Amino acid sequence: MPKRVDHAERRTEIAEALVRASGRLGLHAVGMRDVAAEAGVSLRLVQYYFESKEKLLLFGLRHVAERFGQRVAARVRAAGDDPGPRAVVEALLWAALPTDEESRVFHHLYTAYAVLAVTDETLAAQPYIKEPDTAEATVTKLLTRAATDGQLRPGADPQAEAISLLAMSAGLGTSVLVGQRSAESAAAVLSYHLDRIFLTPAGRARTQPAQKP
Amino acid sequence: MPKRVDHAERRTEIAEALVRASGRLGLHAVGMRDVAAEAGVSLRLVQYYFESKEKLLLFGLRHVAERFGQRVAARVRAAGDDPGPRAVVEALLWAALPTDEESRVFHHLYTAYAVLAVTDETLAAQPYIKEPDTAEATVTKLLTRAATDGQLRPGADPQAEAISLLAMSAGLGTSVLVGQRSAESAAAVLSYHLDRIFLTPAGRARTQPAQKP
DNA sequence: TCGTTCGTGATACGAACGTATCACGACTAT
DNA sequence: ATAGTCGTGATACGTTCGTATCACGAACGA
Repeated sequence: MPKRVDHAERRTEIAEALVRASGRLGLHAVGMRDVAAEAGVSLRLVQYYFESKEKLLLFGLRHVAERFGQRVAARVRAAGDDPGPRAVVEALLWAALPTDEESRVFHHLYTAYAVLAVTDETLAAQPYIKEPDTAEATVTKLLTRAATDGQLRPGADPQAEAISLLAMSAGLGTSVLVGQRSAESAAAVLSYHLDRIFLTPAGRARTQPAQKP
Repeated sequence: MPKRVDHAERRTEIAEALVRASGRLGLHAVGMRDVAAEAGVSLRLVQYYFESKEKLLLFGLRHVAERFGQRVAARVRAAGDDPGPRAVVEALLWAALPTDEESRVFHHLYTAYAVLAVTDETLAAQPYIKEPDTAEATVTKLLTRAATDGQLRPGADPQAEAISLLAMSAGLGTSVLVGQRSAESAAAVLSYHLDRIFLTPAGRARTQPAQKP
């Protein structure tokens, strides 16, 4: 049973080529040949490692979601050893905003996938569309901890605030993506809101002061 | 110069066929032939009234945006003769949520257009992508009025709150669209937030009581 | 060593798409 | 009345897409 190349690695390389090509052309316009050219391989190879385009897209979605999860986790870790809940939430929300090329592409592809999922039940059945649920649980837990520590404004509902923050982040991210708003102003809006939720405005590490949107 | 049919009306009919077909198949999958079949006309007719597919899409985007603006305005008017700012804001946000088929299709198409606009500069140049600016100005004005009337919580920034509410509405709308959240829970989150902004929780007309998300 | 399977390239195929062409009936202006 | 243009249908064209086919070198197990 000869096996000369690492399939998983090849698939990852091709999936990243898909991500790059999609970021450039748009997911709707990217074809198997574009992916092959971007990856520097032949069309046949893309077919070989992914039997159909649909499977390539599915794998690509999973890959993007995974990479983004790692990105957010890394940013949260970089926030410090044991930062306050606010710093963690802030790091999480900041990482999700389309500030650089990587997060821009992520937002772009994720939104494109979401649009496809509305009419494609195979995509809608993928668990990665529901990944926001994970983020929601994480933020809810952080806010709950902050509440028991007395760092939240009285009357604030951790779960409702978590949902609100993430929905805001998604909405702001889209508006940044289409060039309607700058990433800085989006961050300022989020900062404003965190100030309204947390009692302790301190705790943000290496963050430019909030400016008016 | 014989002129037998109303061009504008025909174009509108075809554009609405585009909207219906796109809502069913997804904007990425709809073709000229689908639009023609949906409108009950021949392919040639679609070509005749819109020289190219791109122009059809552009017109369709404008049409959708216009129809949605009318919808929101109608809902706001239906809120009463002179309701408080909160009732108007609430009517506006409620109308924007994908609660029924019409608003679902609107959200779907608008998001699809936004995704296309990321890579298509012709679409990005369309002013309808920036229509949220109009909504932002409207809500900001309403909140400013509420603030001067003493109906806002102290320290609330009308513009920041307006941006937040609309971003939340967009983000929640997307999650409702992909089936991650129910429209009712999205509305509950918005209600929660309005309660945190306004001092007077009254003023909502014909609204089911807010329930936990 | 030798046969089998893996990895890869070149190329072909059928479908669908957007667009273009041709023809013809209908209606209005003169 | 008649000429010219508008509205409409049928059909064809060229491209591009995803997928399939065929062939061949290379590497491992026996």
